[in-house]
Amino acid sequence: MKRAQFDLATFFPYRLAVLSERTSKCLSDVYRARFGLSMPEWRVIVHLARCQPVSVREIHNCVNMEKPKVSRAVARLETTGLVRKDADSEDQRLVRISLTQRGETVLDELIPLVRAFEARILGDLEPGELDRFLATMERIRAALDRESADTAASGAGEEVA
Amino acid sequence: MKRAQFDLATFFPYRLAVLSERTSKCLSDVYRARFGLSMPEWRVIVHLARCQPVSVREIHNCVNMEKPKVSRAVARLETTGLVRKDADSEDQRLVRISLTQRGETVLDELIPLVRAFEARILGDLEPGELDRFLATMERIRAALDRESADTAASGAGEEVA
DNA sequence: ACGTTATCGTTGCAAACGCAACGAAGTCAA
DNA sequence: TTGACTTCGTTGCGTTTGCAACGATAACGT
Repeated sequence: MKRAQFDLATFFPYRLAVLSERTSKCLSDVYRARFGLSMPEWRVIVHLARCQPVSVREIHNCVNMEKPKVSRAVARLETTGLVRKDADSEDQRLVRISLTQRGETVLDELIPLVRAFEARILGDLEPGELDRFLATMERIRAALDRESADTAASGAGEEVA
Repeated sequence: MKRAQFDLATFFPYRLAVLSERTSKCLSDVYRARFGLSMPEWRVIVHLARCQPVSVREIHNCVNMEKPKVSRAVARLETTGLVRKDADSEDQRLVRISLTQRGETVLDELIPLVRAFEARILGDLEPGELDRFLATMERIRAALDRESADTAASGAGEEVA
């Protein structure tokens, strides 16, 4: 019997990964070229644009990054002076992370650049095309949720015993 | 003036990256659980399902991975006995990478699992929805090509001098 | 033929990563 | 109060990554 054939180029997860990596790479050129930010740093600092002050844990939950990744990104941002870390007076375990003046200035300059990048990437789409794309993304995400639930359930059998 | 606001959760490159990482993670569970393959190893071995024998350079061009990554993945696959490396008799620089018998057996078992995974992920989509999604992906890819061309052109000014 | 240049695959190295474990701080029950 | 348990952010550690450089081979120009 002939060996199974497979075309990676038409394999959906691969195509998605390639497009995503390429998009992230181009985006990182925007915030790395002018501000020397890494991707984790970018995600942390941009989250601070939305809510502030915030703990490591909250960032971890909001920007899809592991806790140590967030912690180290914050540490770097602190040494570069874009972010400040204060102790929470009510719970000494928490760290209140907030933007410095310089951090706010950087964000004010960076955000329009990033918005412009997004606009360039999506500018050619027809009306409604982006919404349909996002809706499909959502459907795929739901399927992945079921997938994860299934593998978790099948693996949980041993733990019940 | 108020600080610029920004919502990472609705930022397209971020959403794309999150979905892609999640998809790749679930997929890797498939080939890692049963065969202990890493993502680079998976890409190499599945490319061999399509054309064989092949050089490191060709894999590098086809599966969107840097050359050293391919080289190391092939080295690991060789030690685990899924892949064989032979010298090219016509060009001593090239390496002819091909599947061993065991490699073919693994692929024959793995490919149906991976196809089933893809089907589960995309199974809920309506007729035509996937095609529209892929078409939009292609448009975004084209926009990224222009983006890269622009930055390359603007950076090339110094090199001409 | 011979020096130059290009291409092949590999390796070195510093940085980043994932994951587990840690100390510190808070919570809760007895 | 004390002791068990949880949650917080950080750190250690082995692995992986990206990038540049390397030796080896081939191709080219003169």
